[in-house]
Amino acid sequence: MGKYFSQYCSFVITKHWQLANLPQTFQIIDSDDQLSVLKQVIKSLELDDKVLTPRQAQHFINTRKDHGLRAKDLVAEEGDAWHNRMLHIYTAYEARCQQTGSVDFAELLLRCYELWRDNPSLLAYYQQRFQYILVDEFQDTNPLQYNWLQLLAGQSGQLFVVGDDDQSIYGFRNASAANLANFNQEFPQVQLIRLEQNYRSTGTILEVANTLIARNDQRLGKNLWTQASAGEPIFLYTAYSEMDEARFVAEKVQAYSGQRQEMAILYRTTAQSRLFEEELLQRSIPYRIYGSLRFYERLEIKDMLAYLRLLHHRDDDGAFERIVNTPKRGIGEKTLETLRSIARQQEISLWQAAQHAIETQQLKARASSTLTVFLDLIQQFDEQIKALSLHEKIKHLKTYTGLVAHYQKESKEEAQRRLENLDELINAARQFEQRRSNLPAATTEEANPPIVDILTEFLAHTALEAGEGQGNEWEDCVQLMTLHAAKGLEFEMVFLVGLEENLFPHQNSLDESKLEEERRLCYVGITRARRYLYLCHSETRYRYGNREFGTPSRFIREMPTELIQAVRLSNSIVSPLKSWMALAKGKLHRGERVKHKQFGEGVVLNYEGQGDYARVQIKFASGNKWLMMAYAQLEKLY
DNA sequence: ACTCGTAGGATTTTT
DNA sequence: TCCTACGAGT
Repeated sequence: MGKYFSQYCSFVITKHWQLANLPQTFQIIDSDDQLSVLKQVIKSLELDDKVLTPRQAQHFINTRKDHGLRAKDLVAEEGDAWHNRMLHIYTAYEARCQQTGSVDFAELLLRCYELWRDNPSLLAYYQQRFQYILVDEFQDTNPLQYNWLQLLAGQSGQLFVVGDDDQSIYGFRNASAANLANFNQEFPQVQLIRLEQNYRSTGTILEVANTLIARNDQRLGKNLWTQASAGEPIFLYTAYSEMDEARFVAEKVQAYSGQRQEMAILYRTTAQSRLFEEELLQRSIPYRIYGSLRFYERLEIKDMLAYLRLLHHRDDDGAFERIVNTPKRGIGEKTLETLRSIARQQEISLWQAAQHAIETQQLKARASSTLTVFLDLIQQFDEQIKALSLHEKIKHLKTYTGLVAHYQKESKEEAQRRLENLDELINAARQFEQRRSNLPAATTEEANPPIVDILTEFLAHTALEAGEGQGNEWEDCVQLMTLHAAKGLEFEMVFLVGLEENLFPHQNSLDESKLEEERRLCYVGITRARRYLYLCHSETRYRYGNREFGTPSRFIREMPTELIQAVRLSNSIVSPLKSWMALAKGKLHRGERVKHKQFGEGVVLNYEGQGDYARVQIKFASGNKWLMMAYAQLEKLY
């Protein structure tokens, strides 16, 4: 998995930082940080960030890096101004990162690759250290990782890779299943072992998966089979709304008599998790959610880490920018701009620029004094926490930075969550320290090297880990996660939700090449299930502030119908309701109270359009509890 | 320097 | 609906 590549490369270049041409204090930046660096770079080049968006630049750069290409390896293309300007940005970005000692995710790999490539004796050392190499999920490697492995394996290295081209779902990160095909040709004496017998799922689930994935053109080709019986049919639920979808799933979860952690709710986008969370919470069903917002990417965590970083290393400009005015201290954009320009001119860090600006009185009195307060504050903290352990440092900063009060300004509830997260960070730090000190003192020189202090290690850890070790209480919890996070896992019962056009397949992935990856994603989802598979989609969904009518995902249509059993509320309920709405359409105005003999009182929430082309949305209540929402597109009734 | 209002956009998946 | 960028007012 990609994670281990990054972790190991981080380890290697930390150890050989001089050879890798990095400052010892280099810092790993995540995609958000990378984006803000690019924003600044584009601005400093005085380019139009509407035509050359930071996002495009990020994509441009990461794609090249994942192919092992630096800016100097690329050539300007005549007539392609956009490309050439991107190249310009790439060059400036590399210089900027080098100057600030920032290393993005792709850079970790690239540095390590170049380090080995350019230092044969070092490479030889690592080659003899790893005589046998096993790579799992090989279809998720990108070209750079492939070359990295080739380098490490060398001529005599024993390399064993496992992969499934039908589960290649990281194309957006430049992973390529072609690596799997190339492997056969580029390594001498490859022995290929095909695994087509499946020991996990029922025959029905496999048949559905096989039929679906057969639609893809770009395949090495295989057909899974099993000795197991056909098992249950696949169930399909058509919900009225996303709330109804969540309700349905929660009821099934509640009714299940087996272990709860054997159930998983899988969705395409993280945003979909919220409704399921709410529904499960209401019913007091324990659940565990994987990486909703990654722990270490949360604002409060990043703020706190920025304090730690700046305290550790005054020249960390990213950290400086982040906290210089968080909480608000009256240091504004203008002051900062002055500092940035001084820093750029004299090739010094923002911290040094600040000191310099104050000494040489280049700032207005007010800016100068607020800035002095900040510099002194950091120095004070430095004194105060010097002797403390890592988690005590964070605790100290939590109380004295004023971050707490700062968060409380937005909203009480938000602040509460942020505080809890900060406590969680303290916990994580404590655990990290314990694990660190529990390591056997003298194993190999690699396992436990005193190369860097614990803080640096912890910071690298926070940059590379999602922070999933938190909250160990996941026994007996329903598992909620994105389809991407589900790869490699299996469950007795799987709910595949939000199977609607423009959501899954996602609206940004509708062209043919991307569509195949979406289909593989669906294939991954299906094959997570051992026995029970529920497919869910909703007729309507709230999007951008409107309720929109959607169509079922093409992937549902691409599965064999005879294996799918619809479990939608029976037609005996649905049709009378729809015809009633059609009859009542003249009277259905927004806000109107209505009465239905079966569903009782309701209220018309929405009425769009006119006459037969109207879309109506009614909310029915039974007693004081909302029973269901009904939607109808009246034109469909005729 | 900060706060508040309005307009416009919507970019999904992860190390 | 919710986020962001930008401008006016304090």
